[in-house]
Amino acid sequence: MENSEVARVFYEIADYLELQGVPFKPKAYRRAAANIEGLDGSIEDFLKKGELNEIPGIGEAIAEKIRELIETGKLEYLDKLRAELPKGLLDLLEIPEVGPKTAMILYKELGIKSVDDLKAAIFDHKLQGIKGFGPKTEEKILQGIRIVESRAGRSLLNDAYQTAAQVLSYLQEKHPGQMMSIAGSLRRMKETIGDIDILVASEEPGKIMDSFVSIKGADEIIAKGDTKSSIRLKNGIQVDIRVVSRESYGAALQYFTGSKEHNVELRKLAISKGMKISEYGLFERKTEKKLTGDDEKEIYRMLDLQFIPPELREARGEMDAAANYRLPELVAYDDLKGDLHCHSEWSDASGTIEDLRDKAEELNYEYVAVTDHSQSLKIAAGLSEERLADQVKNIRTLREQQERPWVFAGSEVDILKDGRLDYPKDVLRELDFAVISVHSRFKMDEKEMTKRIVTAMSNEKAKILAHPTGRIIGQRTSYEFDFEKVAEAAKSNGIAFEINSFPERLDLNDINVRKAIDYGSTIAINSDAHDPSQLEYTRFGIATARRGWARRSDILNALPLDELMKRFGLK
DNA sequence: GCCGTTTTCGGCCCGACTGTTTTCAGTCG
Repeated sequence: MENSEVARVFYEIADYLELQGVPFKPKAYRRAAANIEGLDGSIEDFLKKGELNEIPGIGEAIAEKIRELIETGKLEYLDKLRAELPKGLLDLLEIPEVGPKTAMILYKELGIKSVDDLKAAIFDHKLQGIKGFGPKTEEKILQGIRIVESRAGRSLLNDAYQTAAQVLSYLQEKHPGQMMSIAGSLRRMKETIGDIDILVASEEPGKIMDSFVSIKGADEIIAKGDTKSSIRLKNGIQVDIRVVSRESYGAALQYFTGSKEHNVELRKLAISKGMKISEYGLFERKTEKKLTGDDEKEIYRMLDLQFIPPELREARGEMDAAANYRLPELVAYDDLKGDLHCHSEWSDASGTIEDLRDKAEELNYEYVAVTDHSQSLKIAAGLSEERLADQVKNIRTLREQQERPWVFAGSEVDILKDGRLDYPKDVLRELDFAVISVHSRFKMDEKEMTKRIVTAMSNEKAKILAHPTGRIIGQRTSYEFDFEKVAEAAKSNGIAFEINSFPERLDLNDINVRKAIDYGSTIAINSDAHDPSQLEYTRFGIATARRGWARRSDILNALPLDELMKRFGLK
C-alpha cells in the first residue's frame, strides 16, 4: 500500500472525528498522515522492520491501525466512523466558510448530507431558519460552493508567481518605500499555491487596505478589515493581505510564511526556551517582554537556530538541522551556468537555435543545449535521422560564428518500450550527449518500467534522465518504477536526474530530489523550454531543488563549461 | 492520540474577521 493511500485514510479519520467534535485527536491523525506522506521510504518497509514508532506522530494506536490497514487492506475503525456519519459531510468541509461545526448543524437541523442537499436547502432559503444563520451566511456558503465547483484545484506556482508580482508592483507603485513581501506557500515556492499572501509594514493600514481592494482585476472582496483583507481576482486566485507595524514585520513575515507545521515546531521550541512567538514578535514568556520582532533572521538567531530559508520550512527536519548548524548551503537562484534541455522550431517548439543562444546569453549562461525530440515522437515533430544530422551540422557552423554561449548538439531521445533508445548508435555518436525520457506506454508495471529505464541508462551518450517520474500536476500521476534501482543505475552510469522546470511538471518534485540526493545522484535543473522565453522557468526548478535540500555541488549544470565538457567526455 | 527542558498525566499555537447569538462562536491561516 502506497504511503499516500495510508495518509489518506488518516486524513479521513481526522475529518470524521472533527465533525463529531472530538478534541485533539483530529490533529494527531493529521500529523501522522502528513508525516507518512513526507516519509523517506515506504511505510510498508517501516512496518516490516518494526520501525513505525520512529515516525514522529505515530504511537501505539496509530501504528496498530497502520498494521491492520496494510495487512488486511481495510480498517475497522474507519468503517465504524463511516457508518456513523454520511460520507457527503466530508465534501461540505471542502467549502470555504463551512467547518465541522457548521456541517454538523446543517446535518442535524436540516438533514443535509451532501453538497447537492446544501444547494437545494439554500435555494429554498432554509438555512435562515437555523439559529445563528442569517442571509449573509447563506449567501457566503453559496459563494463557497461556487468556488469549490469552479476551481480546478490550486494554482500552479508559475501562475501564482506572475499574479503576485503584479499585485506587489501595483502596491509598491501606490505606496512607494513601504516594506512588503510575498509570504505563505508562494514564498516557500511550493509547486501549487492555494492563495497568495502579501505582507506590508505600514503605520497607515487603512490606506493599504483601500488600495488593495480597489486593484484592477479584483472580482470579489471577500473580507476587508483594519489590517487584514482578502480578494478574489478575475483569474480565480485569492489574494490575502496583512498589514503590520514596522516593529512586527519580521515576526509577521516568519509567521505568515509558514508552513503551519514549521511554525508549530518553532513555537514549541520557543516555549521550551521560556519564550513565546506570535506574529507580533518573540517574547519572554514570564515578563511578556518583547525580545525582537522587526527582523525575521533575528528571530531564528535568538532561538539559537541557523536561518532557515523559506523553501525548507516544511517540518521535514529543518529545525533539527538548523539547531545543529547543519543546514545545507542551498543552490542559489543564480547558480546555473546553462540549460541542458531546450527545444527549437526544428521539432515542436517556437524559436530558432540562435534565439535559444541569445536567450542563454541574456541569462549569463555559458552554454545551452538544443535537445529536440527524437524520431518516433511524431506528435512533437520528432527529428528523423537525416534532420538530426542536419541540425548537428547547423549547430557546428553556429559555434564557428560565435563561441559563447556554447551550443551543445543534443537530443531528447525517447526510451522505447524495451529500453532501446530511439536512434541507432551511429546516429547518437554524432551528438554531444542525449537527454533520455519516457513519452509512451506509461502504464507498464513497475518491474517492466524499471528494466526499461535502467536498460536505456546504459547507453554511453545518455547523460540526463528527463522528467523522471512523468507526472503532470493535477492531470497525470507518476508511472511506476523502482526509484532505488533507477537511482543506482543513474549513479553507476553517471546519469543525472532532471528537475524539469516546466510549471506543470516540476519533476522530480521536492521529495524525490531529496531522495535522489540521498542516493548520491546528481541533479540537472533544466527548463524543457518550448519557447526561448521559457528558459526562465528554471527559477521554479531551482526552487524545487532548494525544497529538496540540494546544494550547488549536487547540480550538474551549475558546473562551468569546461568541467561539464569533461564530465560528458567531450574533452 | 501523541508526547516529554511542562515530562508518564495533562496539555495540545494564536489572533483577526465576520455575522449576528447583544457578548461570542466559527472559520481561517
